[in-house]
Amino acid sequence: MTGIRLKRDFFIRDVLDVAPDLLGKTIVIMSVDGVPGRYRVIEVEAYRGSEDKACHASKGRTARTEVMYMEGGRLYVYLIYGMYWMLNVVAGAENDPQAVLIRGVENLNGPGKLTKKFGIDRTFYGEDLSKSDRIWFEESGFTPAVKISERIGIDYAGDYWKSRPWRFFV
DNA sequence: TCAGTGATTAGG
DNA sequence: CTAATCACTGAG
Repeated sequence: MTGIRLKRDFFIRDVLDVAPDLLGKTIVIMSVDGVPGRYRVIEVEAYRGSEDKACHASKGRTARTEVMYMEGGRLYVYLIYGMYWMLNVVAGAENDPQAVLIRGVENLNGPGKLTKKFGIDRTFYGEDLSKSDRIWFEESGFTPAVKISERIGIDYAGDYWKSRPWRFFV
């Protein structure tokens, strides 16, 4: 079941709109032998701008966060704990650093586990989702009920930012 | 509860 | 250059 690729405009909106809208969408990833894998997104988190203490861009513009300052529709990929690649989608307008962390897809929960399964690594940093031939998102025709909670794993960000209801899941 | 593992960042 | 930190995971 294939769908229409999400266009750049989908991602050039506030991350608090993009993140929940990604739930139920299909992520398509090419394997090394050219066979596309298709997975339904079921869990995401929003990281919103330089004021958000949990957002990597809160410490300012660095080499790592550079892609978040670009127009929405690209991937922000980074390594955490020396072992796990995190897959994020840049959202929002240029110079407004926002991103959506993909935390889970159907039958595969955990942001580190899905990137291992997908083969995501540093070479995906900055990948353009509107043009890439190895990863993109598609419409699915499925609109799930959205559940909401606080974000996970950001104790360092302080009570206010830790308590923002910016985790969205099915 | 806690160690693994290495890129990234701030600071000297 | 050093040292601290980390949007996680799996073992015990």
